[in-house]
Amino acid sequence: MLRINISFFSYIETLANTDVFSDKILLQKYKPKEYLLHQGDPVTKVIVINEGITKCFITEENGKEYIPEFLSTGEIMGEIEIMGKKNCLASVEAISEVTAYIIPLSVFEHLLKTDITFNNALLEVEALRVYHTSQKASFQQLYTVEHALEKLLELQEKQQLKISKEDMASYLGITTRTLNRALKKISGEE
Amino acid sequence: MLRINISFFSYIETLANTDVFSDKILLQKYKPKEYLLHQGDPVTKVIVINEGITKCFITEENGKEYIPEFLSTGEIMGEIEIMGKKNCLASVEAISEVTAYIIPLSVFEHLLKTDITFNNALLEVEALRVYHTSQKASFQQLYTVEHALEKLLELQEKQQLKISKEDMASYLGITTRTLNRALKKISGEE
DNA sequence: TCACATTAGGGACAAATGTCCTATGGGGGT
DNA sequence: ACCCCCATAGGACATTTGTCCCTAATGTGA
Repeated sequence: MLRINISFFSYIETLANTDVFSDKILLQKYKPKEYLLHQGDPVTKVIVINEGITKCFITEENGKEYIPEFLSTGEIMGEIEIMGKKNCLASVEAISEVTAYIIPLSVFEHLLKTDITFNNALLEVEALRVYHTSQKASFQQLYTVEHALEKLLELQEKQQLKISKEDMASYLGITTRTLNRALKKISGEE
Repeated sequence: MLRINISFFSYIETLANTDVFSDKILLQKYKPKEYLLHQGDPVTKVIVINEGITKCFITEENGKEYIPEFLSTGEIMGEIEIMGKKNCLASVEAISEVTAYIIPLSVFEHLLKTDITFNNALLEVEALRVYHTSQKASFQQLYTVEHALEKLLELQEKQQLKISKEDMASYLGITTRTLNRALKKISGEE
């Protein structure tokens, strides 16, 4: 749901404060609704969120949207496209006020080539992502909407995350109409 | 669909043939229906497929199965669980005769800590996976079954991959009944 | 070759989901 | 204060999907 990665965040923060990198890794602010990345564009920088909430979403050719995750502190983006030499898979949009570290391509590639701690940290991030993405896909395919929704509401509660109905539906891969029905069913049941 | 990774395979093959590792990284054979990994178990080794086809699947508590991918040459498994210190997320079962390199935990961890080329190669693998897993999830949530099925049939054709109807349904996250209906609709349409 | 298990195919009905449309209730801007 | 936009909520109907069956075909071991 709302992904954060404290250990990766600490690593990047420390890095950004070293003499070598302090003038190369800079903080950037984004207002709500601003885009950090735009689907389909070439990626020219790697971004690590310092603070704030964003939604990562894929728009299909039929106009529908799917939200794999909401990203927050310590989450990295753009690195997959760079390593795979692909254009941007998803758009990332600020939901709240966001600050993020901007890592230039040259710095990212330099770190990849020389810094094994960085490699290890990044690997852990990607491994976690594969894990969660697969688990989410499986869960959503095999359970009822109600069941998935209950889980989502729990997570929202736990993380104090307020998102629109439309985004909730996109996260679940359903329409708002179906979401409303499921919400009604859940509330009427207890 | 059927994932392979030639560059990672070459890397591992070369590694397994060096003096240092030739007695530590060994080939193992699996017959069809044998399990390479079992969901829920602790992971004690990393496996890289040399040859053959496997299916990777998640069984949910309601008994249903979801197949994120079919894995073949050069695909690695078990590494995510080790890096994240988790039990096995999915089961992996041989569909054809399979041979695979078994990499002991100690060797894997040693490589992670010391070999930056290995880190880079692995990172590329995981990045690709996140990319494909997200794309697949989005596609399946937002398009009709028929559309997803057509794509699946294309891929099967291109890769000359023969799988059971049940597995096709699990890959798409639907029941065989729905699969049959979709198949009929497609064939009747042209 | 026969018996049995496994896989494939589909009928009938119930349940879930999407589509289209309408209505309501703030919130922000002028 | 007024208007407009946008998010929310839900009715009505069509379509899709799942569930529970039962048969037909295919393959495998004794």
